[in-house]
Amino acid sequence: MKNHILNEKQKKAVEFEGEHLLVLAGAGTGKTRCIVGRAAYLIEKGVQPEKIQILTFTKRSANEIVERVKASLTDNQAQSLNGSTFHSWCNQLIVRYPNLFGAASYTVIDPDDQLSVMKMVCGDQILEYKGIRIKPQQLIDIYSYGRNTRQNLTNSIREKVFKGKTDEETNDEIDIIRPKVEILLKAYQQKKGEGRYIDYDDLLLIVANRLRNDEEARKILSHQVKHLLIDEFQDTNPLQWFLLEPFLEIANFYCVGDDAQSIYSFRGADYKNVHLFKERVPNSEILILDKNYRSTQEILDLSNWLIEESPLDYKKKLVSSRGEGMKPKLINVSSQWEEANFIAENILENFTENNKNFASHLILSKSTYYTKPLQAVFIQKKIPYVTYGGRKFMEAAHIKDVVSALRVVNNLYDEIGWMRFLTFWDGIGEIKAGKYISKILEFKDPLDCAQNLDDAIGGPEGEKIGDIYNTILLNSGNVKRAIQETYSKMELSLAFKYRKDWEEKRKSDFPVLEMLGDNYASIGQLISEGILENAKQLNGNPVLEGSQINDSEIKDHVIISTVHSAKGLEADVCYVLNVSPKVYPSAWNLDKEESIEEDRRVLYVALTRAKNELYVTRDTNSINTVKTPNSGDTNSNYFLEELPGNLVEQATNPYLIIKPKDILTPNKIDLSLGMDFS
DNA sequence: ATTAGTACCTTTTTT
DNA sequence: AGGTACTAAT
Repeated sequence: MKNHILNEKQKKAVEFEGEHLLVLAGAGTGKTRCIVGRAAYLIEKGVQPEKIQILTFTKRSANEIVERVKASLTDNQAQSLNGSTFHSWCNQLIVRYPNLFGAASYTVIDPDDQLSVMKMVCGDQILEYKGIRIKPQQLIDIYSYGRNTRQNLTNSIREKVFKGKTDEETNDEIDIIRPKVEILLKAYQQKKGEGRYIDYDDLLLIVANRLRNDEEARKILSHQVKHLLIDEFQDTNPLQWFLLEPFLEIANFYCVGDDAQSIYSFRGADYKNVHLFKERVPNSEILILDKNYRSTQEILDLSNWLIEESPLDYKKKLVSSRGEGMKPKLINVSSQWEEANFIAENILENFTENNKNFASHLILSKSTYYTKPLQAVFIQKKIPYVTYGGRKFMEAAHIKDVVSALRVVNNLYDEIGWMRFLTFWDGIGEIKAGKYISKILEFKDPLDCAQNLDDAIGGPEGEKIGDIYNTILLNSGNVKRAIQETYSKMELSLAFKYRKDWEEKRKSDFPVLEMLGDNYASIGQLISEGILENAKQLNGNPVLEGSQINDSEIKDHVIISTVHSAKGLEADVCYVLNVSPKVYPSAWNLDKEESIEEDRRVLYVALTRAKNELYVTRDTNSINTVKTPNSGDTNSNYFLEELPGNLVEQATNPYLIIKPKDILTPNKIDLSLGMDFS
């Protein structure tokens, strides 16, 4: 094994000889290094790489781990090593064993489509829907939460609609709406079946159920999977455990996690699940890593203080092996714009005067939305950056338009796809599209549809739509070609529909879509696997993560990331945005201690990304500008309220504040020049 | 009766 | 950036 300096405990973890292991490891103590080292170790010991499955929460960390394993081994020893998210792993299994899982020609639907399906259901079941004051999105949340936590409907209504309250009044209300919600959710399931739709949770459930109920299935997979290496184990939820459990008898589990970094409870994860490991996994051991190799002690002091303030006891105090360094800086700013400018100037100063490249800077935000002004300033100041987190590539409206055409060819019963594809065209709205769809659903098969689609719709639109359908069907063996043809036939209309930002923002995505399509052997694969693919922003332009596609000219860029997407990341210099009252913790959930503590862990994850320099910004006006449902609340929950002064160095923005240039409005220009009216 | 356009609104976090 | 609710246009 090359370039791996492991300490004694890490070495013990990597070379573990028992059956199942949980490595409990604090931030920066070498979790990722353990997984990478373990995979490399197993391969060197002669385990076939294709029988090792690495499971992570994001595609990016899966790719990164696999790349690092490859880099640490010679030749192409790790060529067939598998790293993926739970969801794409399940999708791959379903694709590889269509008979086992009984799914073919299905469509994986993203959260937007889920909502569309639910809205259709609420329209169909208007009586039940009117009887409850729950929005379709909430119904989706209830459904998904129930499945992810494997709780019954009553409890998930309680959790998602009534914030977990258990008083009598709440119970009565739940009793009243429960039957109606049940009818709606069952109708949703029915609709999914009709449309051959598989939602994200279904991917896991299909595989899990099969394996749990069918010994033959377990036998088949036992030849395929010998080692499961699971990252961020503290964030696995009951559904994921439901999926993993049957693998206990066929594979060795190697899990790494840290309860203090559990930040996915909104998806049903429970930070306590790492404590259950020994109970749930027979013949298992736990190893603890506690020496931090990432950060200087000052950064860890602040992080340690934060979780010591928690009423929960994480039994954790990180000690740096690197010694002392610079004190974290708390920067007070009076606007988001000032905050963005401060960071930009600070980075430029580091770049030009301190010899730090852009890539050694990491900016962390709680939400994607919040980084918009920062991105604008970076573009203006020509600072190259990438963003992690946010919308998926295939979720952008203009991409969905083109993909909807491919979807309906792949799956004739895909009503959501048809609705999008048909209403895309001028003169066809929801009503007409609905009428066409009921005709379309009568077609026997795609060939029948191809022959009669134009007549079913009629007119020039019918011809156009029929032509596109036929073209895609002809090219269904060549995904890239199918995309190219479809795009060229839709381009004019797309350019018109998105005329406001077509040239600057959207047009350039289509070559990316073509390249993405080139990675898949069939349209079906594109719209199941591809939909799970992440996009990132490179200098403001979306490109795909984790594939060769995006290896752009610019290698050196600042990373802007959500905290959730930043797990496992680290950087020399870190900026944590907007650590202000009502944000940490969020003012939306002050009545739920669990949510407050989850926010604390989010901040903890953010702080512990920094190696040498940590800047925490705070908006001094936030009390006045943040709209909250609990107005009038004091800041007593604010995490930094009682921050000991010696842990940070407080400062205001040291850079000159430059106001944005006044934008000239047309009425300031005299437009009556040059015409002689005499 | 339908569709197109516009003005506001509202954003956790991820698969 | 996208959705919704309203209004204008066909």
